[in-house]
Amino acid sequence: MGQGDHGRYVSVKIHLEPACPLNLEATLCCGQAFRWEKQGEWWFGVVGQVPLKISKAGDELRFENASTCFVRNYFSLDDNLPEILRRISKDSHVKGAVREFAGLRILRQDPWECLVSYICATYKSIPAIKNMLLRLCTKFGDEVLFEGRSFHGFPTPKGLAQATVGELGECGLGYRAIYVSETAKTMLETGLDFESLRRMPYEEARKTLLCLSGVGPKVADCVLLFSLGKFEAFPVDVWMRRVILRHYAKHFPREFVSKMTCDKSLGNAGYERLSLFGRNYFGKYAGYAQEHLYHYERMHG
DNA sequence: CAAGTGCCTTTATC
DNA sequence: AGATAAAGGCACT
Repeated sequence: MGQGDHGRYVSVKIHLEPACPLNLEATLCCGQAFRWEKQGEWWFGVVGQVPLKISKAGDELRFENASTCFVRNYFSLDDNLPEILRRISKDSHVKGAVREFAGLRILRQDPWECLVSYICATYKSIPAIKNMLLRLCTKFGDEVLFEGRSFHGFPTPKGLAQATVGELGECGLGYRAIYVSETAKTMLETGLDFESLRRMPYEEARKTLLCLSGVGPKVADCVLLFSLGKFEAFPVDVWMRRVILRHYAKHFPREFVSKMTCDKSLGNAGYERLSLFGRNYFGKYAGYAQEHLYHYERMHG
């Protein structure tokens, strides 16, 4: 794939046009993917089963051990970002986030990896999630050597279905171990077809995902947005709830706002209401607005 | 350093 | 339907 004749890895470059920006830092730090680490100039990551490294200098994107096609797809370089940003720039607050993180893109992640990652991510902090997934991959993923270092591919449905709940728990999954185990078994038995989900409308694909163990509305929306191309999905977590209450409260009845402010957990109805607001207000690329607002809130809030 | 708080929530139960 | 509790442990103050 990217490996050269003499066992060295081919270095490839992509020139980024002004109309096709990519903010590598924001894209890999905004909390949508959990398997990237920066070392000096380079970002190292494993996408599915393939380890690769990537860096950006000026308008030049450079990477090793991946094809141009692969990188264009994973970083969604064919999405028309200027058009997307124009459509979500509904007010001064999003505009501020869009300005600050110019070039932040929604990755096109592998659906299986994304699904398991977000089942694990429930009620965890990002550093903890990264740690947990690293342990999960190290224990159950196939080892791949890259530049003399050991990386691990993401565990397959079969690999996780065969693991005992106890073994999964050893990776720090806690009560999520049972959800991952059950979802992996469901994957094996019914063979959930992610490609058909990709073709379905948002609502329909969402209903299918919600049948899986450990998948509620938040996890479903993350999988739809980050791996199935449903850009209208608007995941709402504690950070997004704060954003909405601080900057978009006027779009809701006062009674609802005060309830949201006091309540510890937003129930299913509360979730749907906030998420639906995002979809209606920001439109078909609401997910892009969500990720900008989320990252902005985490950086400044 | 200990103790406390919060975490990109879901499920089970009432 | 709608509210409430429990879950397991890590990261950070």
